[in-house]
Amino acid sequence: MTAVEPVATETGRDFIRDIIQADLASGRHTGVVTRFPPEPNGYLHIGHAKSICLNFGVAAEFGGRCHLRFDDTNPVKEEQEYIDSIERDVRWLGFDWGPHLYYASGYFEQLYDWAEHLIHAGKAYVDDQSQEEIRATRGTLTEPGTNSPFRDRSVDENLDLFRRMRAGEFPNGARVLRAKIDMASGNINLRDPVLYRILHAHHPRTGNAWCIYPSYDFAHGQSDAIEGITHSICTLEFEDHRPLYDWFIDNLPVPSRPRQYEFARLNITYTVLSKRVLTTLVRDKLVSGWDDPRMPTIAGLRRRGVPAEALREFAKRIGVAKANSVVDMGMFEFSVREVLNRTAERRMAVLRPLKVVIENYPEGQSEALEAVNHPDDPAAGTRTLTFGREIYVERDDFMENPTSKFYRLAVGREVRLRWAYFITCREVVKDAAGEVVELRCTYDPQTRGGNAPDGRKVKATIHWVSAADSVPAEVRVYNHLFKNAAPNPADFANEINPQSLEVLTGCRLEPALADVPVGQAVQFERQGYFCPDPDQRPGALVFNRTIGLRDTWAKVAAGG
RNA sequence: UGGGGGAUAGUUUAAUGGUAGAACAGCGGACUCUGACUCCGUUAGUCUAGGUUCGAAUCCUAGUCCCCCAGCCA
Repeated sequence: MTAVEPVATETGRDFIRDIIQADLASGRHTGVVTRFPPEPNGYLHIGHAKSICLNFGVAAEFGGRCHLRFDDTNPVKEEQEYIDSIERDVRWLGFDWGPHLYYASGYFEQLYDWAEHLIHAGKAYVDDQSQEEIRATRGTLTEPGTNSPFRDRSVDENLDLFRRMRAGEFPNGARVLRAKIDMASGNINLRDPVLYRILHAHHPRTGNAWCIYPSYDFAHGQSDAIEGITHSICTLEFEDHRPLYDWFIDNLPVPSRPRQYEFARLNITYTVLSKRVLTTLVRDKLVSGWDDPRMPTIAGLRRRGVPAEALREFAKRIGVAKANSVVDMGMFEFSVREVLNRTAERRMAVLRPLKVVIENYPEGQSEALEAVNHPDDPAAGTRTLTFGREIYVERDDFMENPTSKFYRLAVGREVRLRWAYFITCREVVKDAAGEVVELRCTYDPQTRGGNAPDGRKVKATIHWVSAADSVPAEVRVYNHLFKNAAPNPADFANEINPQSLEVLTGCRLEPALADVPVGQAVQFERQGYFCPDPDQRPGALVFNRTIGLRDTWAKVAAGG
């Protein structure tokens, strides 16, 4: 077996990896160089994570490298904040570009020279038409466009005008540089595409050095060629840009011959992955920011408590193909639970407390009990819990008129308190409104630690916290940001799920939970995975629910 | 009515002319100091119609349906 073969079995096979393997086998390439090329005009989201895992993953598997390159050719939309967030997010995802951090803007001088090269070759011209005129003469999907009246200017005149464009002699929109290809092409990208436009704008990297900026098409392939990219992987909508990508490579003295390949972008149910929509959600304050835990952004998912490993796991699971698809949100949730179940320590927390008084437990007494931190990982050790006469249990773990399927607490029923004792509910205390406010129970001292010496069983084990020794907290429970499985991006403001954020106050946590670092995942037993939010302060704990545990009881309960 | 792509269980994918396989979801069961995890079982698929071939998801022909493109965005 060669070094490249075992990889496919480990990460799955897809058409991109097949192509690379074939290119290596045929000798077309001796190594692999890919790149992740974000435009710094927003935060990265889970769709980008798919691309990042593909580009960096493929490079690592085949012993190559992956560049991080900012596609910063449009200064009116780009900001340093986005550059910083993108670097942070890619790194957090677990990838390293080493010294290979690049910017399209770093190639502006070279790209400019190549533009003049095209002019000299009679393959580019300065067009004085307005934006409207250019649009009007481009033709339609079924009709060819018509040539610009400026299409046949002399090389000298084009050169003179283009240099004056660069010198700043003209206002925005006055002229553009266009490639001279074919106004009748069935592929609209080939109808004399714009190469440079005048933009008197401050650029985050180049400042005011330039007032003309290359278009995406004129910058991307050439940047790939400069960096020696072998496989330039992008999404499907760029498929019909490929002939133009190749046209530049064919007509310019570029140092290498990259090729573009396209795969289907990620879509997920109950989610919108459109930078335009995400930007608007943030701008209009429909969410608290780019890192709102309900957002599908890397920053949002991180704050929510989703581990980077789960994102990588998910990317691997969904694969890479050319067919448009929508991945079930459940697939993502499974990946998150899979990682968290393995890595998160267990603790107890009562989200909706119901007081329980153990009538036969001596007043003023308490005792220490030992609880294991992770059932499948003895190395995680144990911790001490304090048990006393008054505790809290979950309201949902008590039912006044229990159904036959319900086997938690009810009057006359015995259950196990996790790591503690068996208790039996004797009596219910209600307030004036008839609401249950307290349970009177008795415990069996023989069952200390959670097992009965006589071998009798209970049907349920429930979680609890000590009334005296627990700490208060706020818990934020998140649900889908959008109420429909396939939200309409055109009307997304009305698609937002009003229950996407549920704030629970007055929750009670076991004391150990006060020391969990922000962002660290922990399982609240029987409920889900949570992590402290950066909003929390000493004495004011705030936890985010990353995701609930799989809940088959909810199905049974719903089904009657 | 132009050009470029794509169709395999409910979903995401594999099979590269030789037994259509997996994961998620679903359903049933076992186990359990988490109604979790784990384990076992199970339902369910090649867009259609022809053709080539001993043999077709795969090759050919003709259709059908879906997606993308008319920014001086990327």
